[in-house]
Amino acid sequence: MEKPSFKRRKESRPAEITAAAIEEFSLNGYESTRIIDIARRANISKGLLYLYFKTKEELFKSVIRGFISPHIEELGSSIEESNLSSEEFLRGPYLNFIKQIPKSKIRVIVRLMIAEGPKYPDLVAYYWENVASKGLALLQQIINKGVRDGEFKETCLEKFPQLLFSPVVLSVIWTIIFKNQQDLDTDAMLEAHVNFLIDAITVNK
Amino acid sequence: MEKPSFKRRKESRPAEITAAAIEEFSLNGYESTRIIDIARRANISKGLLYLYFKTKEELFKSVIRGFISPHIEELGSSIEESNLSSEEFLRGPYLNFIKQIPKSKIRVIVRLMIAEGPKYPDLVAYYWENVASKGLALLQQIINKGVRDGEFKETCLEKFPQLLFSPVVLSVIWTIIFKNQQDLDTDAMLEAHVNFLIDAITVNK
DNA sequence: TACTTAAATGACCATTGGGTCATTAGGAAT
DNA sequence: ATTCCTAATGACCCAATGGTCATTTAAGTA
Repeated sequence: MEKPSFKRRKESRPAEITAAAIEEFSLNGYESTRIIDIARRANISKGLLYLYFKTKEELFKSVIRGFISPHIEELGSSIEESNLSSEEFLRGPYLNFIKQIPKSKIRVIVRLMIAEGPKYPDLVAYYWENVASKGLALLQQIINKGVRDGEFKETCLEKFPQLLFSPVVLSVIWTIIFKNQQDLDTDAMLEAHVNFLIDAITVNK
Repeated sequence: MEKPSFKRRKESRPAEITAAAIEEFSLNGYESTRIIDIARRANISKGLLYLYFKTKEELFKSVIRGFISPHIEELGSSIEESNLSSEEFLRGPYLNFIKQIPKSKIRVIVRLMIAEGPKYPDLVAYYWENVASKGLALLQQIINKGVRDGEFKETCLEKFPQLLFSPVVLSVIWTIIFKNQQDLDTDAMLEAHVNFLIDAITVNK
C-alpha cells in the first residue's frame, strides 16, 4: 500500500502537471480552468505548481507546445515514405493520419486555438509555423507531384490544398460541438472524401 | 449638440445592450468579457444592464439567439426560389450565401460555440435545432433532388452532405485563427470548390 | 408647481481565483 | 544522529468582477 502524500519527485512533476493541465483545459477551456483544479488532479498543492511554472499562462503555453511536438514528428515521418505515388500516399499514410485526428486530443488544441487564440498571438504564430504551414506545404507538395507525374489533372486543389483538408476540420469541430446531437462517422466520411477526390482528379478513367 | 447622459429610453435599451454585447463577446469571448465593458459600450451603467438582463448568462443566450434568428430566415427564403435546378441553386443562391459567412459576424457564433458550447449544452441544442440541422437538411435535399432528376451522379455527397459545406467551416476557422499569418481568399476558394464539385458529379460530360 | 413613477446610477458587497511566502518535512551527506 | 538543502504545503493577500440596492433624476400628470 502506497502512502501517496508528500514525496519528493522533482523530475516527474512537470510532466504530471502538464498532463493534468491538458485534462482540465480540455474539459473547461483556458479561462474557466482553475489552477487549484490542475494541482488537485496532479495530486499536488497549488504552491508546488507555481514552483515549476511561473504563471498560468506559461503553463498553458507549455502544454500546447508539448502537445504539438509529437505530432510534428508524425507528420514529418510520413513524408519519408514517399516512394509511393501521390494516390498511394493519399489513400495510405495520409488517410490513416487524418482519420485519427478527430478522435485524438488534437481536438483540444483546435478548441483552445479558436477560443483563446485571439488573445495569444504568439501561440498562434508558433502553431502556424510548426504545424499548420508545414502540413499545408506537405499537401501542396503531394498534389503538385501528382500533377507533375501526369497522375492528376490540374484542378483547384493545386491552388487551394485546404480543400483536401477541410473535412478534417469539420470533423473535429463536429465532434466538439454536436457530439450529443448527432453522431458523425468521421472515418467513413474522410475515407469517402479521399476516394471521391482521387476519383475526380485522376487522369485516366 | 446632444447632452448624451441620462435619457430614459426603455424600448431601445435591450437592443443597444445586446449590440454592445456582441461586440465585446466577439472581441474577448464570453468569460473574459466584463459586464462593465458591455455597459460602457452601450453608454449605460452596470446597474441598468441588470435591470434588463437578470444575469450575464441570460444576456449571453439572448445575444446568441437574437443573432441567429435573422440567418434562419435568410436560409429559409433561399429555398423558396427552388424552381432552379440543383446546379443553378448551388452556383447561385447557395454560393452567394456561403461566400458571406466567413466575412459576417457568424464567425463570432462559431467561435463562441466552440469555446463555450461544452458549458452551455442547451445553447448548442438550440443552435443545432434552429440552424445546423436545418442547413444540413437543405443541402441533402438539394443533392437528392439533383440525383433524382438525373442531374447528378450518385456520390458520397448524398451520404455526407457535410462535405459540401466543409470548406465553409475551414474558411471561418481560418479567418479567426490565421488572419495574421496568411490570408486566404475565401471567395475564390468557395467558388472553386462549388465548381469543382459540380464538375465532378454532373452526369453528362 | 407639486407629486408620482420608474429609468438610471454607482457605491458597495461577496466571492472567486491567481499568485506569494513563511513554514514544514523528505532525504542525502557527514 | 545531526545538519542542511530544497521539494512541498496551505494559509494568506489582493485584484477583479458578478451582482445588489438605496438613492437620484427625467418625464408625465394634475
